[in-house]
Amino acid sequence: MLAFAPWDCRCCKWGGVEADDVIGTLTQQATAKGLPVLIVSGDKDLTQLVGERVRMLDTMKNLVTDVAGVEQKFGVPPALIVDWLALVGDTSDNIPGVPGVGPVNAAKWLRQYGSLDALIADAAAITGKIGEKLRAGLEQLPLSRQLATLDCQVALPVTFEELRPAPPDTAALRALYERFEFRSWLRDLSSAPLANPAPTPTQPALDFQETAAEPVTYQLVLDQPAFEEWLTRLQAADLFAFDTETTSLNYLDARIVGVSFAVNPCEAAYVPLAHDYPGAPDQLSREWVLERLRPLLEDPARPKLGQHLKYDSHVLANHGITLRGIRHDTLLESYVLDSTARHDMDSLAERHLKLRTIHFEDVAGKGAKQLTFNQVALEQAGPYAAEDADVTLRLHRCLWPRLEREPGLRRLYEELEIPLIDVLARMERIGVRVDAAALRQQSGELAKRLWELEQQAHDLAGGRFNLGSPKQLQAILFERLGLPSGKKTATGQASTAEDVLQELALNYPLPKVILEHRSLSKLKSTYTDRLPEQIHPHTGRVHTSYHQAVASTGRLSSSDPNLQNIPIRTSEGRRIRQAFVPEPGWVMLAADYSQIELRIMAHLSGDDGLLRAFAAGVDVHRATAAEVFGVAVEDVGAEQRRSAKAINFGLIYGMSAFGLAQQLGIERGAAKDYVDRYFTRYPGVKAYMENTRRSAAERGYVETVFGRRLYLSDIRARNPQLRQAAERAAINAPMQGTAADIIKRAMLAVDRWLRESGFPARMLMQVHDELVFEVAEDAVTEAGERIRAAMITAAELRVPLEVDIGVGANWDEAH
DNA sequence: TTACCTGGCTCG
DNA sequence: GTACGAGCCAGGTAAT
Repeated sequence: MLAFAPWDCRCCKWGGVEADDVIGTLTQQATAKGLPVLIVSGDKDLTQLVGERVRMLDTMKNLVTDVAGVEQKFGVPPALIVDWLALVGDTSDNIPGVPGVGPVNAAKWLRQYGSLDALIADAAAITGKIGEKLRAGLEQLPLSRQLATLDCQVALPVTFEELRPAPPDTAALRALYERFEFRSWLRDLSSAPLANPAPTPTQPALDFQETAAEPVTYQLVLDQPAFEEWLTRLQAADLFAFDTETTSLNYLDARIVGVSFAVNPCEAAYVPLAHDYPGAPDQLSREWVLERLRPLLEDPARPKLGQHLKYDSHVLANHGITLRGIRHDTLLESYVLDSTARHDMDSLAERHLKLRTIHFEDVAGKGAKQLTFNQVALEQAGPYAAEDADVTLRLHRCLWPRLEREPGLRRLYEELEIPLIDVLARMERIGVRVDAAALRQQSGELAKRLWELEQQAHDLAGGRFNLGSPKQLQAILFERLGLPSGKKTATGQASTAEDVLQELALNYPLPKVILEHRSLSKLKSTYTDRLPEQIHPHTGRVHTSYHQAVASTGRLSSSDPNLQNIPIRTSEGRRIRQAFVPEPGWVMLAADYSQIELRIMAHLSGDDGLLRAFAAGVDVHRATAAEVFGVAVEDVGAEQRRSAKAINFGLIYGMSAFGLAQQLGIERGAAKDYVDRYFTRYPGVKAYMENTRRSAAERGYVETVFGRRLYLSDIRARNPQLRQAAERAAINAPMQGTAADIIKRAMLAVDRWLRESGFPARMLMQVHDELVFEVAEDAVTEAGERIRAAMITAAELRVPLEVDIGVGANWDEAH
């Protein structure tokens, strides 16, 4: 509990007063006015205030306590809480209590005698050791009681009226946020005008209303008749929501602990199946229940709804059930409607239903002591799990009509994202084989080289330090050795970032050593050490998670482990790719789109020159160089091509002349010159960029060729830095996002072909513009042609799509 | 001891 | 002050 310091508070007019006493005083004043009171606190001191119109809300446990609740919890009514505390004590409030007397005895005595005074008067009559302990503590009791008693007569320097929430002073907030660089809060401020204006509070601060939560009926299903009744309802439903509760977040290890269902809003059931804490009630057999559910769950004609059903699909597969008929997923409904929002169920419920759900942490705790769901008591597990299914259903009824009103988004959702769930689940489940021995060998070699580099660095620095600590390195380089420092980090420290060290390496030996150490230790810690640990003991393969609702542009992301950032740019890094191998007798096949984002830029801009270059199938960077530098295509030099490539990338990223200059290591004026020449040669691209910025500002979002939207909350920000960042994102998103749409369509096509043909090939990984397969050796030629065909026909743009196919004994060779 | 942030590196 | 989109690691520090 927050307590005010015993001197005058410098930030306000409250001083020398305990916060608990302020709460007590306010409670008493409110009660005197006949107002209901809800005290938000978990502090047991304050339970003495609970009364007919006074309740307490413990937000950590999501529990409201009234008079009966106090009696149930402490064994005494609120009026005796002070006496009870005096006996039991409370270390957090420094109330000594009587040593040896605990909650049980205290409650028993107080119920027997009716008050602490009566107990004290008859202390001599208490027998046994506990009586001696009570008598030994008698002297302390008056002090303890005084400490436990709240002062409800504190002089308050404000009135109720002054406690009403006022509208935020946005100007003052903006000034503070800018001063302290609270950028996300600044974003929130500037995005407010685009959305609905913040609701102004109309309720007086203390005249609260009952929470508007609708009454719900959640059933705990523990016997066969109750289950059969629900099964019948599920069979009759056009659509039902379901959710699994499990032992683990890891989709391969998770075992089912219970299942929940909902057919109509505010009505749901939880069927516990494997809660195994001491004293857990008898539950239905998991095997029996799953077999009863199997026909329903495996029938593609019975539509299902869930939140993040890819996970539930894995969990059911762990028990031998193939989930079919995924019709709706609220995670993806939210993602397609607004990719920048939060899509976890708790956030969705707050935002769309104005409902504060029971969070997993509320029932399972958090941190190291967090319980797995099988250990959670049914009293808490039931409402939590049933609510999951209910809220999913209610969210769907809120989100689906919004999607139906947007035909483009609806198509994206129904025809791309929903079918992709099964494809991704299959890829995750298959996993990829990794040669652990090769990686361990490399780890050993890296350890040796890292040790040598460390010795060299210590010699050059004239002392030992931790090469992995930017803070220590900064002190060595710029303070002890006095090297010239360049840019600063976000916190004002001299940066030791790669480009700064590259610059310094031209004149000093130490930065070069650090750079090599950095890149090698990254390879070792993230890849050669870690990947072998992530091989699943049962499958012998590495299983990533693909996230379908994370990237704002529509891309997938990958984690645990991330297989979308396996090294490739250095030879030491490529050794890691060489450890990604097919099963014996098979080969790796990699298929990647060539220049897909630039092709999309050509399509979107309709620029003649760019369209012609792609139609002719020439090297587009070379063609760009020829135009920008005014030379014949065959006369383009290596340096010119490199510059043109940087320009092309810069265009995709919404470049500034400054950024291009930095990338190429040239003067800003020269970079500006390149950009100007580019736009003169490719006027369609220039017009497209300008149109995109304008349209983004007008509509608040940009979209891909397939209608996927990205909302840009800062596109009209007054802060130029924020606004320009949003403009660059606006330029980039249609290209990055269209590429994501296209490869997702290709994945659906390839997956469909693989399943229908039974072809001996498996799709293993997606890396944004690349698909990786393992293929039976004798089928590899046909596989390559089929995959290429599926990928190049995934979209019909104004330019052809090209796909490079590579084959080899490992992922590196397949490039 | 745990939880979070920073600075750095990996990829397309 | 500057290129778009991601995830992971070690070090360092704040909270418990």
